[in-house]
Amino acid sequence: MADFSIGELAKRTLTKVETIRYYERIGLLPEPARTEGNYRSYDRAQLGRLSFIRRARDLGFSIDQVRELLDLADQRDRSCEAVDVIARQHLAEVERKIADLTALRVELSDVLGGCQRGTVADCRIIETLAPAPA
Amino acid sequence: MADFSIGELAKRTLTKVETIRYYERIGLLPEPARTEGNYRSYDRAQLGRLSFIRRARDLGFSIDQVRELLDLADQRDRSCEAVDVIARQHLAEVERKIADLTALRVELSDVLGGCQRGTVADCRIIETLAPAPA
DNA sequence: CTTGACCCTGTAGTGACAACAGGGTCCATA
DNA sequence: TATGGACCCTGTTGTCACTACAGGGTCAAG
Repeated sequence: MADFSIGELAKRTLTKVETIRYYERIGLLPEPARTEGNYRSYDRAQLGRLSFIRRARDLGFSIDQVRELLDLADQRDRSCEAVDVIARQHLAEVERKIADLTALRVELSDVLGGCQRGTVADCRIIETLAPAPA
Repeated sequence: MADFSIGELAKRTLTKVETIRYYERIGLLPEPARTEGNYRSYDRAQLGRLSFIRRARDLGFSIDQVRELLDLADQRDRSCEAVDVIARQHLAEVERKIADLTALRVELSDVLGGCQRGTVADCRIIETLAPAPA
């Protein structure tokens, strides 16, 4: 049912082949099936899992955080309180990041607007994310 | 005018002292003034700059991307086209990240909702970010 | 049956910090 | 005034998350 090689998987997820093997070594991806010639063989599930990992990493989550998020999906047999605590923490972080990115988007739009009008926009990019959360 | 030490700056930006010195070494932060005893002395501008750097890093931007964003704020004398191209690219990336995080937020909310009702939610966390952008 | 693209298992190098080591500064208190 | 603890200085080394070889095996095409 449409299995594919590590190179194929790498291409589809915009990931380096070495990175996929690295994720396998640290246990983030399960050991895949092997072909007769000892080549790794992946399926759709692995593709989904790796896509998720890569995009979560791109969003600034650490490997350990990605592991937790994957566990939320994998181990649904865990205690409800544990799931709740972890999901709640990640939700708070996600919402904070959305807020920061939204502010940054406004500033980038302003820069573009100023540029299109041929004027020098009063650039407040730094101020956007500047005030320390403390 | 309320200058402060590296330790103070570290506390206010939730950054390690060593990280601040590292940013100075690679030219992301300008060399600060020094006190009589050769201690680094920072002001509000540096505080803002460092806060921006830390939060941009947390949002998954690389050091080089942060450098570009800072340049958008610093070098407003650059050509309009260059600014436009760079700002446009970052805007696209920011919007993509917001979309991903928004999808993730929905899934985390669902996990919490299911948990509160004491049932096991049909967890689609992975599927949320799964389909390869290809 | 060879050649080039791909795969394998190592090990070593890089980017972005984090953690010492060995020493100097500062200042509140004895 | 001196001394102890908190903080600072400049190195150098360690860690995390990849990334890039090195040296060799697999495989479909010609």
